[in-house]
Amino acid sequence: MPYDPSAFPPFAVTVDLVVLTVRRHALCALAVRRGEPPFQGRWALPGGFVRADEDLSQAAARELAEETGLRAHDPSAPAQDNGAHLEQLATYGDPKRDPRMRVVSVAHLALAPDLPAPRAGGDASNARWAPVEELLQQGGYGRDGEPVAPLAFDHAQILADGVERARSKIEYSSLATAFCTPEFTVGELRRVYEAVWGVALDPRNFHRKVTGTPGFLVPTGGTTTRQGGRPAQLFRAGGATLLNPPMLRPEV
Amino acid sequence: MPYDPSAFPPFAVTVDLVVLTVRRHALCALAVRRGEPPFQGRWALPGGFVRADEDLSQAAARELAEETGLRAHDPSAPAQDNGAHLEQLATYGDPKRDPRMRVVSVAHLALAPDLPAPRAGGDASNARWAPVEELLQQGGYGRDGEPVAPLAFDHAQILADGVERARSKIEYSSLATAFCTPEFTVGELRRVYEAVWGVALDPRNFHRKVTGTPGFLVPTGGTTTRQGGRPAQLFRAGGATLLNPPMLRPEV
DNA sequence: ATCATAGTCGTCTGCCTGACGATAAACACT
DNA sequence: AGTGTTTATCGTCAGGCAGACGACTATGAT
Repeated sequence: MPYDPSAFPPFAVTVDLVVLTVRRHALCALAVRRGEPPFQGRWALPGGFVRADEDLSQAAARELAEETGLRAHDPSAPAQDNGAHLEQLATYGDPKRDPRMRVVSVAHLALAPDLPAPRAGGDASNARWAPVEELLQQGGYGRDGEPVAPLAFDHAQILADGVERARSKIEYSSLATAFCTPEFTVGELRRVYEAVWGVALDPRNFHRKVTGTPGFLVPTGGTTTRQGGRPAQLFRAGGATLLNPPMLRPEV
Repeated sequence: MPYDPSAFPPFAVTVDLVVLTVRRHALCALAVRRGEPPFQGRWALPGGFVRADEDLSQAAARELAEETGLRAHDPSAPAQDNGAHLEQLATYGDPKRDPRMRVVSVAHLALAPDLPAPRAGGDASNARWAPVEELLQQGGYGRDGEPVAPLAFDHAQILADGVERARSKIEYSSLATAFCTPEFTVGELRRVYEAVWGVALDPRNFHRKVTGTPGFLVPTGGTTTRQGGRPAQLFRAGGATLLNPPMLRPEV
């Protein structure tokens, strides 16, 4: 088949972001309110068009910075620089997923420490951190008793896929540290696992496991008491990215 | 930002396929020879444009059927129907990845049992199964002493990502059975693991592990001697898709 | 002083894995 | 028929790791 510009249909390509964080013991995602049709007024994942000269990961990093102020953590950079972890998630291209035109969306997953209130073009009322459980329940009622509208487009599916990716990836990688501040305690890391998996973990076995895995945690020497109780050692993320043997998610 | 068709650049969207199989104890991928520029005469992954009314997975299944005659195995279908496993891999969108125009390629990964010789539009000389090791070595020499040209476009990267996905996914899922015929022996399954991982596994421990994992293998009652030696029990793939605990890849 | 809270260190038991011996059932020779 | 080769299958044993859980420590609150 020789090259013929008319031989392929034109597509719009966007990036959508699943930005996850842990707030108040719950796994939360960033949602923005749509200002125009379709799905006007409904919550959606942040995202936008890929520009003509942009790589997909660049577009995702740009959108992340615009929505949250976070710099994407370059995977090739040496240490945790308070940037967010960013990785490609999956691509969604159902012909009917956007009623206006043919849009292929390359979803990305970002993991960030707990942040100050989000901003969406400076308008705080149009962006919020919402528990993923709340965003994913269809036709139910939120904490405040108001009916919950499902996310716009196929964003509920995208969010569900992103949450599942995060849940499985913290098993066999050190990615859970991306939810923590640069220095953190074992207890804080345990609460990340508990929030993401939605389970309770034994603090003693968890402590043994993470401190015994080479390269996972590096003690900084300091201690903190910000959780109350006995002061805890502070750690940074070590160089290891793959955990072997992995963390084990308790049976269902 | 109101809807404005001129507000986004048009993209071409393609699907590329990493089709893997195990032949003669080696992990092999399907490669097709390019008939026109760019990269004319070079080997590439099979693929093609997504049509205007097609979903991404439909386009991938169509390309797979066109290149190999394989039907994609519908994940919602109940049993192994000799179709290939097909799943989305990742999306590649570097602005310069195709010198002609802006192309975003949604790569898919297909796993198939050993097949008769491939066909590419009926022309066998333009399609072949090649060991992935051979396709991925840059600037080396193949088995026949001829210099090896790297794959076209960014297809070496895509192939490497697909191989890595397959290698890690057979650890924690029953996906290795997708490389086998509908009925197979424990030894044949073991040779799949050995070819994909490029290691030797202990036959006794492997047998104990796979037969002891609930839902992985279902005995069919028959036996076969096609490998020589003592006749071996035949099995089908069981209903389990996730293996817990996983198969362990030996240390590097 | 006492209590509550959170962190850290140990112990014990059961399960899984890797290493490897032994036996079984076919085929290919001589 | 006997012998060797190949592959399959079962069994044993020691080491390591995970879950359950007891004990002690160091802080702040009352």
